[in-house]
Amino acid sequence: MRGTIPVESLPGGIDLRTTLESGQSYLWERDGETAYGTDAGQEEDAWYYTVLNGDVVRVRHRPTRDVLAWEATTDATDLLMELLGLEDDLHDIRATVPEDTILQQAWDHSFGLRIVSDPFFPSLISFICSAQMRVERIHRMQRALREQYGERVSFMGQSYYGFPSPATLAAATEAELRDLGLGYRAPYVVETSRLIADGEITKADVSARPYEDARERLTDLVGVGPKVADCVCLFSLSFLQAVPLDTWMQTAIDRYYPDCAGDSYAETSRALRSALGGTYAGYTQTYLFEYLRTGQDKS
DNA sequence: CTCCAGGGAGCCT
DNA sequence: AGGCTCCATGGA
Repeated sequence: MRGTIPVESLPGGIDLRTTLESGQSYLWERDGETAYGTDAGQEEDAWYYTVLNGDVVRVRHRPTRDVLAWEATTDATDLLMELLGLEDDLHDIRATVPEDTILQQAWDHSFGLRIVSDPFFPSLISFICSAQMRVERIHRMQRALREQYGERVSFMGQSYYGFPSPATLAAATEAELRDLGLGYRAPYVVETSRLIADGEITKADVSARPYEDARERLTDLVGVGPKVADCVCLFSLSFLQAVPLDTWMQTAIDRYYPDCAGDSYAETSRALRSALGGTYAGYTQTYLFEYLRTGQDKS
């Protein structure tokens, strides 16, 4: 099946490329042999694909017609609305952003970036793998996991691989995952997969809680500290107030928000959340992350 | 060569 | 609770 979604129907439009390549989702891949971080294949209308519940979904932005065009093994309209946060009103959200110069510059630079809603388990594993890793290498690791352990799906003459199930990764060995380049994260992935596969911690239990309680619960998983938990809260569970404190947010605190530096993760996170506008602070965090990471700020 | 990357676990007070 | 130290790997 195929279809289109008019960009003008999306409040604030969408920058598909930045949304999918800004390090919030590692489940989408730009089509072809090109890798993230390379120049090849970065045409404005490049295809991105993912596999969800055995279905292949491909989507691209056609600037000439200004639509999101998709092809999939199922009707993907509702799926894309959910996965790409297409119902978020970027104008309304931006209206909550404080007047700080750096925040306004960050929003100006990438306006159209949307916060994704990745499926829970894949999001969890990809952010466990993200520890002390660069964005491009995290993409590579997730692709390796899919191609090694994922289920293959054929679509329009090409092969695609879905993200492996909790049971599948729980059955993998630490040595196998180290061979894929996961390093010291390998045992974390195996153990957390087992906890999820056994139902000891469920998405329903986590997402039913208030934000900070949900973050706390996620840290009961192995390899999941407060920062990774915040990423899952923001990029999978739609807690749009979550502000993951990574090295770039530490840089932002040092440069622009020294008063936000607190004695604990929870305290600092709370202060920065407030400085970034509260309810949608996670949105602004992601714009700021992208702005700083790509070296656009002139300080 | 050294330094660093969307940190967290284990162990110590 | 709060502060160390160590943990793989590859690119600059």
